[in-house]
Amino acid sequence: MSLRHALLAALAQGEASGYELAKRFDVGVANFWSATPQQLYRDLERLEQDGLVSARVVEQTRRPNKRVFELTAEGRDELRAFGARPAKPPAMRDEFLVKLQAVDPGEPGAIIAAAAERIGRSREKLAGYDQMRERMLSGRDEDEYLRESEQVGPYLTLMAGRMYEQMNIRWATTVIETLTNRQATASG
Amino acid sequence: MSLRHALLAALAQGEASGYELAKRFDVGVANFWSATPQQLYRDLERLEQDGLVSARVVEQTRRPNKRVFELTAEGRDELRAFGARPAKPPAMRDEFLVKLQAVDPGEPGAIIAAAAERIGRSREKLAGYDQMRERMLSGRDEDEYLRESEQVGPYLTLMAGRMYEQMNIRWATTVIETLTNRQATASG
DNA sequence: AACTCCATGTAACATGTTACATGATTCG
DNA sequence: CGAATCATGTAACATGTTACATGGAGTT
Repeated sequence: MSLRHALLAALAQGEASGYELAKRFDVGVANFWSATPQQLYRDLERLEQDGLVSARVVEQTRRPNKRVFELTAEGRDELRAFGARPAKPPAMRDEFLVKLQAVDPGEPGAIIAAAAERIGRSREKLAGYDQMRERMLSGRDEDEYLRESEQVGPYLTLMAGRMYEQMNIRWATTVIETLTNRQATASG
Repeated sequence: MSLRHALLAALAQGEASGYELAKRFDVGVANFWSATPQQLYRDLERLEQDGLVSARVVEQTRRPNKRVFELTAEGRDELRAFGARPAKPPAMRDEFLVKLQAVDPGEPGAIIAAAAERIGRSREKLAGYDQMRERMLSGRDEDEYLRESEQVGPYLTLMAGRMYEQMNIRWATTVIETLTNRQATASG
């Protein structure tokens, strides 16, 4: 698939260093794509070789120097062309669902704990997204923002992330309820 | 990550051939993991070499023979062990979100069309899931089913898939509304 | 003194994708 | 008669993950 284009899209919001991008992709501000830092460094290298981004070293006194990447005109063109091509269907890889699918009816303990952890993670992500949202809106209400702002893309993808985490919390809650009820009843 | 375990979990529901599994993974009955047929054939091969599944050839007269795979005792053990280990956070790869993130404010046409297509795909998947659900419930209501049936895992993962597609439809609808409104207003 | 954050990378390995190949049968 | 379905695979290539390495600055 195409981390390359996800990187170009991220850089369309403004220049950034590999490290900064890594945080976004890892922590999940870019909630629609995941990647490890190593992948980013490698692909940024390639994007630069292909002339889609340009790098420049920013010297820092109290911290290690960093390489800041920026879209080139070619990069912008490629991003535009990518936007016009049909999108592949989304791909999911969710280990927890695999575990749940095959959960042993006798021992749901581990799964219940995992579901609780998942709710915790989702709440954290949601809190992060909500903060971001406040920062984007900065006082205005949603309708106003959606009419006025230049770029609505980042807001709409953020909403996708929020809805996803909200759904997760609701869903995982019913999973816990279901499994604990069955444990209590124990009418096997 | 681990397609291997997704395969073991799928086979925990009963034996199947590579082709049958491929359909499930491709079409998305296994909505929590995606894989191409080639990957399945390769990984089934390895699982067999590792003794986690066993294969036997079923001769067919009017169709090509098929190899039907079944979990071994070792496979079941591995699946149980896997269930007890902590799960990795879910990974998403969504090209449409990448495109939307960087959508050109001037030309949202392609994105609006893509959003409409996505709604269509989600509706189809949802219809498939709903059918599956009817088949699972077979007359009973949900509460009854969740108390009585041996295996609740497949039902709960199916619910995750349904909720995900429902969310997609709602979200993509607001995306279309937002982008068309801005296009109409054209107050840039 | 130990730990986390900043910042970047190499190398080895594991997974996932695409293109190609085969061949009978059933459906329209 | 052409397309779709059943059924399995090989080979080449692209992506993604894990382990390891470095080193100063700030924090507990």
